[in-house]
Amino acid sequence: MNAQNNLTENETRPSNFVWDIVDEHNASGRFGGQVITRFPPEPNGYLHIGHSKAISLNFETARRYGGKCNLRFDDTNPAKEEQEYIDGIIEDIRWLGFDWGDKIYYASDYFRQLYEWAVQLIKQGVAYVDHLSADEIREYRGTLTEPGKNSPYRDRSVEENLALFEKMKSGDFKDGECVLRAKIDMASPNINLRDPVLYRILHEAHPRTGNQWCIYPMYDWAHGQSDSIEGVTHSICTLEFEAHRPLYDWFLDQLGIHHPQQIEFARLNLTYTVMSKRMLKQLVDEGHVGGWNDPRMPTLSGLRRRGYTPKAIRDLCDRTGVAKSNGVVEIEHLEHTIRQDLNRHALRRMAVLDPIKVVIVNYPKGLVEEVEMINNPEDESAGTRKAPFSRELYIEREDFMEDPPRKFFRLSPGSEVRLRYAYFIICTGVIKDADGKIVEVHCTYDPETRGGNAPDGRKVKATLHWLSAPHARTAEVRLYDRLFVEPEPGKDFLNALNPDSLTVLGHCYIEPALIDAGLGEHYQFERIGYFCLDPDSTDGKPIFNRTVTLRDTWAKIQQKQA
RNA sequence: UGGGGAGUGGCCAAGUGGUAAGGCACUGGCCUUUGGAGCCAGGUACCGAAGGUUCGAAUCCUUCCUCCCCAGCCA
Repeated sequence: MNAQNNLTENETRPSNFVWDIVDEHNASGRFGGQVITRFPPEPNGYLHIGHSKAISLNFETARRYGGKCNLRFDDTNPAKEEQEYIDGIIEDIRWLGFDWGDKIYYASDYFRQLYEWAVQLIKQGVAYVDHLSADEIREYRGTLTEPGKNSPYRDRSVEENLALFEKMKSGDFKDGECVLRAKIDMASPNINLRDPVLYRILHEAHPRTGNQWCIYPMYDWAHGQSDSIEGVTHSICTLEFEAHRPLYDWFLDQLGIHHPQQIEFARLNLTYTVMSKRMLKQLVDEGHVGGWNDPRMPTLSGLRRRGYTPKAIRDLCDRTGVAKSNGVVEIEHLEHTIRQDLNRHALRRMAVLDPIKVVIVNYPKGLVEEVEMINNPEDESAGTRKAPFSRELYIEREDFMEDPPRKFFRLSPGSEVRLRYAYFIICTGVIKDADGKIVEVHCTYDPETRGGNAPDGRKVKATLHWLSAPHARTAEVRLYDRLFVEPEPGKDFLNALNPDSLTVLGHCYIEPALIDAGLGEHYQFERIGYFCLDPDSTDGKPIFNRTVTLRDTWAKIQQKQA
């Protein structure tokens, strides 16, 4: 079960265009064969599975070329960032299985340097303090088709700008009173070059620098230089920053410092979920889910609680390729990688979610036998266990039909099935309550079939899971379904929420061996799906989350028949 | 619309002038003490479109179409 943190376990990682670029650099000697990358999250929310694509790409690129990957928090906006998120992000990346060495980097560590570089730009005559309001700046910026116009404050003297910027820093201005802007080109067809804002005034305490600063660098001003300071060679980011690259290059050129190569790739999107921190935060804040780690959330903490493994998530990242075209990966792909991992590693257990009682009428009253069960048919070393068998059992209600349709192989009057690892049984009748609801299924068993095989070689078409009624323990089981009913929820995502994304089964039965289940362990409930213990569990009341169902051929047959 | 990107089977994605990998999904079959897993097989992909160059183009040229990103003192 610990193999999940072994990154080298049989992973096939196809090459990609990013590595082609690195190969070219290595061939030309552009960075002297060095490869340094970084994963730069903003601590304004929890990481989701989309981030794992960027995490994986950055760390794997560094590993592939014998370089290193820094974890750096882009903490330039104290209005939105919190220590809670920093801690969560660290935990999530560790859990995913990546290692960034002993140092954690923060953009806030570069505030002083960034400030000095801003002064340098002012002295070079390419930055100025602007007293236009936010609204005015927007108006002056022009539109996509019309050029902007210069701010009336654009041509202040170097001395005046220096003095004003100093006053900004020392707190002489209120929030929003003025900003520091780069003096580039208000008519540029690339809007990012129309005198972008470098610093804004924010009288706000920062999680790490406290009240040391009241001016904070904008992302665009901080990001490229942070990479430069760390000697990053390949600055891998998502597509939307492509148009910002000329701006970063402009800054680096003006400052005359190390130029990383920015490479943009398409972020990972999945069907039936949303991958935007803003939307996820809204789901949390408005109570549509139980929190950032709600098992229905695509957050790493949510997936972890749901029972997803780091291996499955890494596999998805490796197998969906790195490209520049924006696409949406079907959620089925993720379900495949988690099933593949869990099939190999999860211990098999018996659980009956929706029980119906079965009485073996010819089985001796009071007799209890022990049958041996295999813990994992995919892994002999997982061994076997013993389970009690008695006259009264529970089976899954849906495994019995009084009037079965075609191709229903399970239990029905007169039909013979196998109780896994136990006996063949034949249904001889049912007991119903006043409402006509079946409360008991009566069967006879064949003592010759102990263990599940008939000496005469006769076959059965179905094998059912079961529990000895007097020995069964109770548990709550939470079934999760996709959070949205639309493959691509879009802007109107709240209206696409799936009302049945969570089903709580309060009274299920589990086999005695499951009482010892621990957090972080993965189980297959035979014939049902994969489950794990939820942290909400208490001593007297275990709670299991369904990670994913088993592939269900019968469900498909039913759909076709309907 | 100005600028920046992208278009290869249902979904991802290889391919970079020589006649379309692979994965997921799907469909058959085999096997099976999980209708799980596994194994085998399958889909005429006219490579966004139209022209052109070439003995030969998904790959080169031209034009066009569609989709995504940018007008935060967010990142």
